[in-house]
Amino acid sequence: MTIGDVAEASGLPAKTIRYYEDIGFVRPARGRNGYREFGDKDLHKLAFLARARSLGFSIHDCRALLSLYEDRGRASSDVKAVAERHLRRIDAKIAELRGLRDMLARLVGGCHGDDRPDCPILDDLAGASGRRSG
Amino acid sequence: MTIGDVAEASGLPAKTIRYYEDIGFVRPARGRNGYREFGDKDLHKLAFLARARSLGFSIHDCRALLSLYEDRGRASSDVKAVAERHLRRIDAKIAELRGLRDMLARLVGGCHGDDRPDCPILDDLAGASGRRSG
DNA sequence: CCTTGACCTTCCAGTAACGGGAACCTTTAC
DNA sequence: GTAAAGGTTCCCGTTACTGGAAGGTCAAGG
Repeated sequence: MTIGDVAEASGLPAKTIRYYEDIGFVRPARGRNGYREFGDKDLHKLAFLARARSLGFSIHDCRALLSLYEDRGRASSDVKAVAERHLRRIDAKIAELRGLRDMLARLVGGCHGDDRPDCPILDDLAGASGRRSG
Repeated sequence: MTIGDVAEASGLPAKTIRYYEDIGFVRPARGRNGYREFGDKDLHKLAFLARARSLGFSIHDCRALLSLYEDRGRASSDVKAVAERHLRRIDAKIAELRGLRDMLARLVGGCHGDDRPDCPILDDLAGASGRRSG
C-alpha cells in the first residue's frame, strides 16, 4: 500500500502519516523508487491513532495507549488510568470554558448593540468596574 | 515605569509584555540605559489586554477590540459582534468537548480496570466495533 | 517520444501565544 | 568589591500538524 492508500483507508492526511513516521509511530518499508510501502499492521496502527486522536488523546497519550495496546499482558487498569486522566482534563476544560461563557454571555447581554458608542463590554475590559471584581 | 512595574500592575509576565511590544500592542519609550519606559496609557492598554485574554479572546480579537476601544465613535454593535462570535466559538468548543467527554466516559465506564488484560477502551480504539459506529 | 497529470519524495516555514534559558548590561545594596 | 535583582536581545521549544516549493516516478494518451 502506498501512502495515499493508507491515507484513504485510515482517514488521515498523507502529511499526518509522514509526521507519524517522523515521530516513530510507524516504520514503513521503502520500495526501489523510494516510496513508502505500508503493511496491514501499519494501517491498523494508523487507524488506531486516528480514533484515539479523534477522542482528543494527545500524541503523548497515544504513545502510551499504543504501547499498552501492543503489550498483550497489560492490565486494563493501566489503560483506564490514561483514559480517566484525559477525562478529567476534558472536564476541567469544559468547566473553564463554561465560566468564560457565562461571563461573556453576561457582557454580551448587557450591550445594547446598536450604533451608539457606549458599550459595557469595552467598559468591563477597560476597567473591570463592578460585576467583574465583585 | 519599568517592565517589572507594569508586569506587577497588569498581572502579565514581563515576557508577555515584550511579546506584546513585538506584535505592536504597545510602543514604550526607552531610557538612556535601554530600559523600556511605560506610561499610564500603556499600563491601561496592557490591563485591557490581560482581561480580554483572560476571557479567552484571541490576539486577533484583542487587536479588533483594542482598536474599537480607541475609536471613540464606534458602534457598540461592532463590539458586540466580536464578542458574540467569540461566544459562539466557545459554545461550539464546549459542545465538542461534551461529545468527547460522553464517548470517553462510556468507554471508561465499560472498562473494569483491574489487572486483567481485556479492555473495551483499547478494543474500541483498535476496531471501533459496536457502540462507536452504531 | 513527449507530455500531462496524479502521485510520490524531501525539506523548510508557519501556526498561537508565549516560556525557558543563555549571554550580557545596569542599578542598588551591603 | 561583589552579589543580587533587575533589565536587554536572541534563539529554541512547545502542539500537532499544514502549506508550499522543488523535484522524482508512474500510467495514460497522442
